Amino acid sequence: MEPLRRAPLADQAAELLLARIRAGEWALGQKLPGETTLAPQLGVGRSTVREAIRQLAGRGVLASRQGAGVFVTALDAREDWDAVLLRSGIVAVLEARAAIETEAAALAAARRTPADLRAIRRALAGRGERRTEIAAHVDADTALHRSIVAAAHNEILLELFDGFTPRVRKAMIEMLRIRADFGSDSDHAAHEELVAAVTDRDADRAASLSRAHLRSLTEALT
Amino acid sequence: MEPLRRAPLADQAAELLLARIRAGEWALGQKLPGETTLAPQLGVGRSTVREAIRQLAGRGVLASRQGAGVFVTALDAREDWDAVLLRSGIVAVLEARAAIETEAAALAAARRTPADLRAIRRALAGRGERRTEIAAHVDADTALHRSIVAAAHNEILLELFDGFTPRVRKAMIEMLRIRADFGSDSDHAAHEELVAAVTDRDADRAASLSRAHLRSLTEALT
DNA sequence: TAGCACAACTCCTCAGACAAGTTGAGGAGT
DNA sequence: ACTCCTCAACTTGTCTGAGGAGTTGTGCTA
Repeated sequence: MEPLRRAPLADQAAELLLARIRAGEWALGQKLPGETTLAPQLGVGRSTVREAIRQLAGRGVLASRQGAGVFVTALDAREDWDAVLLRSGIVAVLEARAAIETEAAALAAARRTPADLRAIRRALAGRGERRTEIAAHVDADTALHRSIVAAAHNEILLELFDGFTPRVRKAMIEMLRIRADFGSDSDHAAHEELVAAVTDRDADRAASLSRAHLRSLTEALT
Repeated sequence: MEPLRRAPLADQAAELLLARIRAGEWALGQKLPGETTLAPQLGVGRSTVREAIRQLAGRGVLASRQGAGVFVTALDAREDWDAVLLRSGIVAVLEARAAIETEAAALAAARRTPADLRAIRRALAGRGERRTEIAAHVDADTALHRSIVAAAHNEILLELFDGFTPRVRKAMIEMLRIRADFGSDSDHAAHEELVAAVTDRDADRAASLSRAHLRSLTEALT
């Protein structure tokens, strides 16, 4: 009759501390009460408090310095990321993707190597092929955009882009089922322009073209 | 003659365990040796081993079940994010942050509410105070930037910003120890301009000011 | 063979002791 | 009056020893 086995005290203490941090009891960079103060306050032993602190330290919320104290290093332990993407609307995702892609396009224009250009052109050619399946078309488009982000040579931006695409893919496919002005010539011309800007090392034009493209996409999905 | 203060034993033990996990010594889902075995093997006490395990548990690598043992739950420590940030150079992080902040500044200019403006002005005032401690100054600056990102009303961008700041914080503080042109009047004026642009709903100016600020910061750290 | 008691493991928690680092107050010297 | 130094109080770090609680597999019993 005990389907819930209660969590260890250390885990409970960690959750409790995190809640109090989130509530703003201690601001970012501020010091927590000492372990010897916290322990009786939470009703556990000192070692347990230490394990709770270690746990939060592993999540990047706390950092302890010997002799000085324990300090808050982040207001929030990044919750699962995927959960954030799912909870947020598609517009928010596209705005974030626009932020990534415009910066990446500018960097790509400055840093692209010949090998990058080859990969981009290959992706552009693949995108140009007329496809019957919508999903395949979306994936080809995504591959082109990804190759440009990769040419920026910034691992973080690429990682972010990859995190967004799965979420965007569904919405894109659904949209194209309704309004199919996707494979249009004007749309493809816009992409060729973007590739040309990267090739010519024109960072500003690459950024603004990228921004314009994402913006029109956002409006189409609204 | 020890400019590098060595990390606590628990941290070292955690790193060591993570290395052995990455090396494949214990497969995913497999059980680690008991604490009493691990402790003498690593040359530390049991409580230290426990703290190391807690730390890795907080990062999602290990999970312990009372009576059963400690098990590997992920081959890679949330490689998703923290590891990427740590592995990447500070320049890459700042470039990503620039991407986030410029877009956020533009959105903030369009969407800021009176309540947002109050929060931003409060943060600006806090940043203006002359502070003796470098860390406090960096945190006050971060708080201002965060308030602007928050005014964009895009949860993803805010989440990303919060993910970057802990990593940037260290580098900023170290830099300011060397060149202290941080609290300068010109620097503060630039921030006032940015706030003014958001207040005036001038998205383009907010974006370019934000981009310029992050770029100068990147160059200072190079 | 099926079921059960139990012993040997495991992690969990506490308490106490001492080491090592940090900080700020207060005194000595200028 | 100011600077520098000493030091005491406080902080986290580490180890040890002692039980408590849960899990697992062995081997006995029916």
